[in-house]
Amino acid sequence: MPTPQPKSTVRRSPLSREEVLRVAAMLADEGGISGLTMRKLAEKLGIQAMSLYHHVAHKDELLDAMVDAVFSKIGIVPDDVHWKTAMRQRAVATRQVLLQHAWALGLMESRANPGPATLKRHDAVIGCLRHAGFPVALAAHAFSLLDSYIYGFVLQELNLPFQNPEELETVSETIFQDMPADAYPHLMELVTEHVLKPGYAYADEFMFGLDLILGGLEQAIGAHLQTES
Amino acid sequence: MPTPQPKSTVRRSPLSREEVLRVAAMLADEGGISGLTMRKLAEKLGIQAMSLYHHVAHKDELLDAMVDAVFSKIGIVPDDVHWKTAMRQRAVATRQVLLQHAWALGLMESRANPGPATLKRHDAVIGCLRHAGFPVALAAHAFSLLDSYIYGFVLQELNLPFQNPEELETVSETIFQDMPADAYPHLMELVTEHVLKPGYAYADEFMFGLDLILGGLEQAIGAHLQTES
DNA sequence: CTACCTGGCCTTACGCCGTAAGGTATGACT
DNA sequence: AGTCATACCTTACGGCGTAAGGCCAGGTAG
Repeated sequence: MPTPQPKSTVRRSPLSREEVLRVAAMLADEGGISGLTMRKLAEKLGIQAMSLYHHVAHKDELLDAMVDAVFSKIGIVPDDVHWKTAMRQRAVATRQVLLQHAWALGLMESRANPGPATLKRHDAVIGCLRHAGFPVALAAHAFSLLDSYIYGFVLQELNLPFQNPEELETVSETIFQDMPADAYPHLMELVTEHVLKPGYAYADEFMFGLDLILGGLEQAIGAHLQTES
Repeated sequence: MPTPQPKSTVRRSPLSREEVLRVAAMLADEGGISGLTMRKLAEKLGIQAMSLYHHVAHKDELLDAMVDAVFSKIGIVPDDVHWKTAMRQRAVATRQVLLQHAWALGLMESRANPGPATLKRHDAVIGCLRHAGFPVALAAHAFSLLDSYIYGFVLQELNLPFQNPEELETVSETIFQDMPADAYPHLMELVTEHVLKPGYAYADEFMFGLDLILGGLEQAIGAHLQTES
């Protein structure tokens, strides 16, 4: 029979909600979102699972807070630069943060309670566009379009079955080997003649799309300003 | 003591893997991806949970197959139309199917084994672009850009905390009520002066972005053809 | 000084989950 | 008649989120 533990007379400084969130994000970074369980989180914090419920109401609240924490990491773009520059910077920063915390994008779906940091970021983006002369409707369009692109790109990037050229090679071999050889001719061409070429990095595609979108928005606002004068 | 069940002498026609997939998608449509458990699926099929493992190796394989089944529902676009038309049609169809099965997008992330239907769709898209004169690199860009936009847009659409104007109103009230009133001025402006206006539907934003992207691609390929001649 | 309250933690227990291991009845093929 | 594969079932295990309730130190009030 194990002696019933002297109840740990040591009274460490009490946990803060922030600390819980920090460690939760760490755990999710390491083992994916499914690796984040209340029990493991508690263990990492040196407490029992149920004690976590003194800091968060339930796991969903924890997840909501984690998403918002990610948004708060995106950072603020100075508002004295051209809107294109600001949007580009913000897009790059957003992508980077979302890649850093691969679980965040998955959480965003299914989670419908934007936190303060999320709302603040949205407000800053819209404000930047409005100050640049975008009418409300066009600002809404631009906002939706840019975010859609960023999220979608990261989604695909996270979904890639490889992280580096060697992996890609083995994966594409695996896919293409046991097939009618010409089952996906165009896909095959694209992979062998473009993706597998040295120097290729999927990440580079991001800038192409981003600049195409920003260019399109520039034309749109140009057209708007013309009709106004 | 319950009599041990007469072992159900009725021998219904054996289940097919397709039937399992069909019912699994139904369950996920109804109760979200978390509502799809092996036990509930088995129950709906009239069998025991473990019997499912004669049709799929494990749950992950089931999920992979479900994603591929969704892609197979997207349909093929006739290849005798202009690439812009084809891309637009395919984008619309993709969005529609992904909205219909809200769980699919969430599954795509974290799942790294594209199935045959997925590969076939990719091949068709790239083929369409190549036939329209896109060089390989530009086709890759366009492919990535379009899919990113579609997926990202649907992601945001699914993430919206409302499904109709009334819900939107209550939600925005909830968010804006207990706040410094001017915490998110631009967001507030956009909501009250644009989103809450009668006739607004977030879905309409989709076409704006799609056409902007298609226009940008058209310019890009125009520039390419010019340098070639 | 004592009594009480409260915040922060722990214990136990419940009903879920995916699935490993192994059993059984049916029908087809030799 | 014997063998085998197929399609199903039974039991059990460890892990999950969390409801319910207990315990103990420190602060506050009488």
